[in-house]
Amino acid sequence: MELNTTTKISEAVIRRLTDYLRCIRCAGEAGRDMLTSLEISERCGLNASIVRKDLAQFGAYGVKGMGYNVRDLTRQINKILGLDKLKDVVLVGAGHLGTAIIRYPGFADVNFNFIAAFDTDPEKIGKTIGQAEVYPVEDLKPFIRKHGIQIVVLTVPSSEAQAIVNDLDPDYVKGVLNFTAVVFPPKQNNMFVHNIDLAKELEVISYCMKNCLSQGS
Amino acid sequence: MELNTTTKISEAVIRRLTDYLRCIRCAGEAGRDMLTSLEISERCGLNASIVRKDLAQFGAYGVKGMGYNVRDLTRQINKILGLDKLKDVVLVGAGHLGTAIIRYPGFADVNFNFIAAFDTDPEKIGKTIGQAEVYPVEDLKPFIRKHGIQIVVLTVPSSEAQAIVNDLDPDYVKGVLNFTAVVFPPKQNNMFVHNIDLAKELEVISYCMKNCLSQGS
DNA sequence: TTGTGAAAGTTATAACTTTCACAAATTGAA
DNA sequence: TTCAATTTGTGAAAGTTATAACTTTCACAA
Repeated sequence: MELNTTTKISEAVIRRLTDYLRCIRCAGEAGRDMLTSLEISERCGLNASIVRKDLAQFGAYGVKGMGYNVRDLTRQINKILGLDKLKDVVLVGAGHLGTAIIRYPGFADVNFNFIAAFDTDPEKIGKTIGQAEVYPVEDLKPFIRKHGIQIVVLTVPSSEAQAIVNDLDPDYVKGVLNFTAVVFPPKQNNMFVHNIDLAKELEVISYCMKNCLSQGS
Repeated sequence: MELNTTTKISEAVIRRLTDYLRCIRCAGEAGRDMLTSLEISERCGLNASIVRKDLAQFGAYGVKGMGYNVRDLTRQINKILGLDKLKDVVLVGAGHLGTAIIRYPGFADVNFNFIAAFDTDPEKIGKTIGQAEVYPVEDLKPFIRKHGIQIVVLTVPSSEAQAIVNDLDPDYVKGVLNFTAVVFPPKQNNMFVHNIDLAKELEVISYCMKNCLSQGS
């Protein structure tokens, strides 16, 4: 099949691709070098044909009768998602969560590189977290301009979130990952904002437990 | 409309309810006491009628011509999701991420109470993080049994994840929130496992940026 | 070289979800 | 009390997504 260039890809497909990527990586680390759609589907809690359909949509990456090659498929999905190139990211708010995020191995796995952190606390400024040095938050704007930063991760206290987002320059910043309790609309000043609620999955589990649902990922 | 007891509620609806809850709370803190479906929809990046339909499905919580009462709606959604009762939760792996999660205010907001943490590092044992004391990981199993713990949050190094999950007693533990890079199937020993990938939203942003999509939350 | 089994790729259909459009209900002002 | 302005709740239509069923292709072994 031809590589899909015209059809609109839904966000649900993209989210599943990230799941495939993760479970394929996980299987690869366990020594597997081929995986079938059935296996991927079981690991992700899906139906096998949706896995095949999702992947076939972007090109025929499998080998009939055999399955998908772990190394190749990883490379292909990385390419689809734009994870094949290193991306510089900055973090604002070097507290517990910010520190944990910079150190979270999952970001490096997908080529996100935290090159700097920003905070108001003078105690923290000048220190390094992982590879990232901590700068005063006043330096954020010029830093973004100078380094052409496109993605900002927000882990400041909720009370400060709005002011920082308002001050981001949409000529540079295209995406914001918001870990604060403030809910931003998905498009803000032409930037994509994704609100992340760590409690969300726990809330979903809570509902599942209460209602004894069997359910997917 | 009668309260829904028969129709199957999809997980997508539940996820949206958690979004509503969050944005309603956020509006409430900003001093609002009524919200219309349109306002909620805009904050969440959705269509207004889906908000109405989602809420109406569980009962008529709105007032025609006026909108939804912030306080009442919060209470209703909390009830639907089973967040109206305090739930004890334990954390395994008291590293950076574990510490950040225990301190994350979003969990307390929805009545999740971290009552203990477990770790292998003798340095950490005996200390407290938030309200939670850190115990040796050997004490996990008896602790779960003694306190009837139903939810476990997993923030250990990936290499240890499998062993800990295998050792959880499904007679007590119903839900696992897995922050490690290991991907577990959604049902493991009759426990609900939710795999959380902090990098996932960044991957989605990456794709959106690459393809200049306009998209929802 | 050919036959066989396995699993990808593909199509058609069923199931589900979202949106539209409007009736019903409520408030507040005239 | 009535009227206008709102906004919910909801049935039907449209649109989308997932599933099942089918066809094709590949690798391997005889």
